[in-house]
This record gives sequence, C-alpha cells and structure tokens, in this order.
Amino acid sequence: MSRGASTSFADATRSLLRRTLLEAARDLAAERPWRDVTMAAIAKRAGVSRQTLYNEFGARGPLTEALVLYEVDRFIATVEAAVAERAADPPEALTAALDVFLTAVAEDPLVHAVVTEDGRDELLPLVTSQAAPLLGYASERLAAILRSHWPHVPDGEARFMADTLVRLALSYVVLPVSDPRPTVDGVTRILRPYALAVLGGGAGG
Amino acid sequence: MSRGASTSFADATRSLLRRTLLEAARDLAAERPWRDVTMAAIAKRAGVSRQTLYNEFGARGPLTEALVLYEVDRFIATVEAAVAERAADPPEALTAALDVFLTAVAEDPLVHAVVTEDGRDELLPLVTSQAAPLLGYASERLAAILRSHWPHVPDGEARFMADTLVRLALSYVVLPVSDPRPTVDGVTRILRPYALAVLGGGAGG
DNA sequence: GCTCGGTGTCGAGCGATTGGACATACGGTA
DNA sequence: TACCGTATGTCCAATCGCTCGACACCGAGC
Repeated sequence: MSRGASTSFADATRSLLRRTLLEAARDLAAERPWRDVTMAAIAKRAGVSRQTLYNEFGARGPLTEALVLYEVDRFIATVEAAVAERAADPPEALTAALDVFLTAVAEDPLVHAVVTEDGRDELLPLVTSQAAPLLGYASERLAAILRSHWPHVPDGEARFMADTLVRLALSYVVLPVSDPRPTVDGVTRILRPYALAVLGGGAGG
Repeated sequence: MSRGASTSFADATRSLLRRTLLEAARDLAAERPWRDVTMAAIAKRAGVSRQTLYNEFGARGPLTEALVLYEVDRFIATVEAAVAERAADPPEALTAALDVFLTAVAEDPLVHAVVTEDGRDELLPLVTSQAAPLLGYASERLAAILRSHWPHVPDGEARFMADTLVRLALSYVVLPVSDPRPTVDGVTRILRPYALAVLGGGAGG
C-alpha cells in the first residue's frame, strides 16, 4: 500500500464493475429461474468477459450471496427514504416503512423467484437457514438508519430493534401476504407502543 | 466490431473517468481561481495520475472548455426539470425555466469565478468571444428539450428559439442581476406572446 | 459408458494507468 | 539580465486489469 491515499476513480471503477455485474445478474434472474442463468450469460449481459466475473466474485455461490445482499440494499434504500420523510413522527415512520417494504417485496421479481423456486436453486437457503449474513447486514444498515434519525436511542436498543424488524420483514419475504394493508395495520398496532416509548411521540418529538 | 454488441461496462468506465476528472476540476475551481488550479491538483483530487488526465483531455485548454460545457450540462438539467413539470403551460414553463436558471447562476461558484476573474484566467473568453461551441452545444440541448415537450413546433423554429434563449441566458451569466425576480417578470412579459403563439396556450393547450 | 453443457482455472496478449523522468515556458526576484 | 521555482506537456518502462481461447472437472441425460 505504498500508493497515495486517494484512489477515488479506481474505487469508483471497482464498484461500478460490481454494480454492473449484479445488475446484469438481477435482470436475468427476473427473466428466468436463477439456476438457468449461467455465468456466461451474466458476463455477456454486463458487457464483460466471463473471467472478469470470476475475478470479481470467485464463484457462483458468492455471486448469489452478493446478489441477495444487493437486493437487500434496494429494499433498505426504499425504507430509508420512507423513514426520512417522517422522522418527526416515529409511529408514522414505522407504518410507512412497513408499507413501502411490503409493496416492494410484492413487486420484486427476485423475491418472486426465491419464493416460487422448486428447491434446486440456491436462493431459498440464503434467506432462511443460511440467512445469518443477510440478517447481520440488513439489521446493521437498519440500525444505522434508526441511529441517524433518533440519536437518543441507545445503541443496543437500536440494534435489537433493527434485528427484530428485519427478522419480521424476512418472514414476509418467505411467506408473503396478498394484501399488505391488514399486515401494515396489524404490525403497526403491535409495535406502536414500543415505538412511542423508545423513539418518541409524534408531533411532540 | 467483431466483439459482442454490449460494452456497457467499458463505456461506463470511460464516462466515469471523464466525470470524475471534471468533478474534481469543478470542486477545485470553486475553492480558488481557476488559474491557481494545477493539472496535478486535479489529477490528485480525482485519484488518478497526471498522465491519465492528459490522456483524457490532451491539455489544459481543452479541459477548461470541457469544464465549461460540463457546467452547462448542469444548468440544462436544471432547466429541463423545471420545464418538464410545466409542459402543459408554455408561458409558465418559460417563467420557471428563467427562474431556476437565474437562481442557479447566482449560486454557482464556477460562474462566480468567471465573472470575478482578473483577466488572466482563461475562462471569460469561453463564455463570450469564444463561446461559439458553448452556444452550439447549449442551444442544441435546449432545442431537443423544446422538441420533446412540444413536438408540433417546427425544427427550425425550435432551434432559433433555443439559440435566442441561450444567448440571452449567457448575457445574465456575464452580467448578472442581483435579484432574479424583476428579470424573470420582464423577460416573461416580453416572450410570453411569442411563447403562446409558437408553443401553445396554457391550460387550454 | 458417452456426450453435452456449465463451472472453475490457467496463461498469453493487450490496452490503460502509473510513476518517474525530462525539456520547456512563465513569473518573481536579486 | 540572469537565476530560480513552479507548472505544463511529453516520453517511457513497469504494472494492472480485462480479454480470449484453452483446458480439466463434474453432473445430467441418452
């Protein structure tokens, strides 16, 4: 590491490559079952050689995991935006976050692929029995969002709240509901007292 | 062209490099006189070697021109957004476009650098006596915007309208006004009949 | 058992970036 | 005027990442 500190273009290039690759994988996963999406097809879609794809992810397994985490990022971003708009009203923020999340899940082709797969794909374990990395990553991100909007919440509390919310959210990925509305209402009803106590009241906070 | 059609990542990398470089140049130009912004500083800020900067732009002159055009792009994007929101009401779109443009000009550090420079910088000529490329580029972009929102306008008319508006806009870059409001009102008053005739009426159109 | 298609690995080739060198031009100063 | 420090523009060898073709390996289907 004798290089100078700033490598912003190099970094950007690297992340651009990763993003291009994952975007290509995502596109193809939306078109057909994940097991029918070959490494060659992903590389071609991304306009890159197959070798470059292997250089970046090593093998199909890690790519699959990265793809799932990438999709998580999109959900997180959606939730983040919904929360940011309503930071002054925690219960309302909670409701909105649930709403946009469930809606996004219902419309997501990759989620659909996970849920409808016949067991020969490698997707389902990653959001269930092998979901530890996902849970860790997503809850860490969510905790950061909570901390940024409600800094008075203790770190441990934020982490646990995020962990719980992600676990609950994951459940709705694996076992979706047709109409998000009742779920949003119900979960809000359950979590509202807790949110009020920990995050603070509505307009008063 | 024996390669496959898609070279998306490669293309993206190239434009990313250019953008990174221009962004770095812009940042530094906002901090100090353009004259005092060295090629080495730009390269360093972009996280790239000086040679790469020269490979991309050849010399300082072309980089300076590209920087100006890049800044033009930002203004165009601002105007584009303002127009898009009011495509149904041409006079209103015109007013809004003028408003956001003059506001953006007033706040732009690079514009400020152009106007306050002591004559030893190479910026002023590019927006005045040497502004032909700028005028051509900006009016072409603006004409495209006009065409996309009001396709019934003849091409020649759109081009001339764009050319005139850009010339007028350039004037306010070089000779700014402290309060945009009167200018917006006045120019709107002048151009409104023309806009109504060529682009169409308000809610009725 | 054999073939086919996909995975994962390897190496030569190639283009782009790097870091260092250099000549040159300009501004400030004795 | 001569000198000095700095910035520009150019050159080159080394390096890095991507490409392309080749190969062994493995599981599924015939």
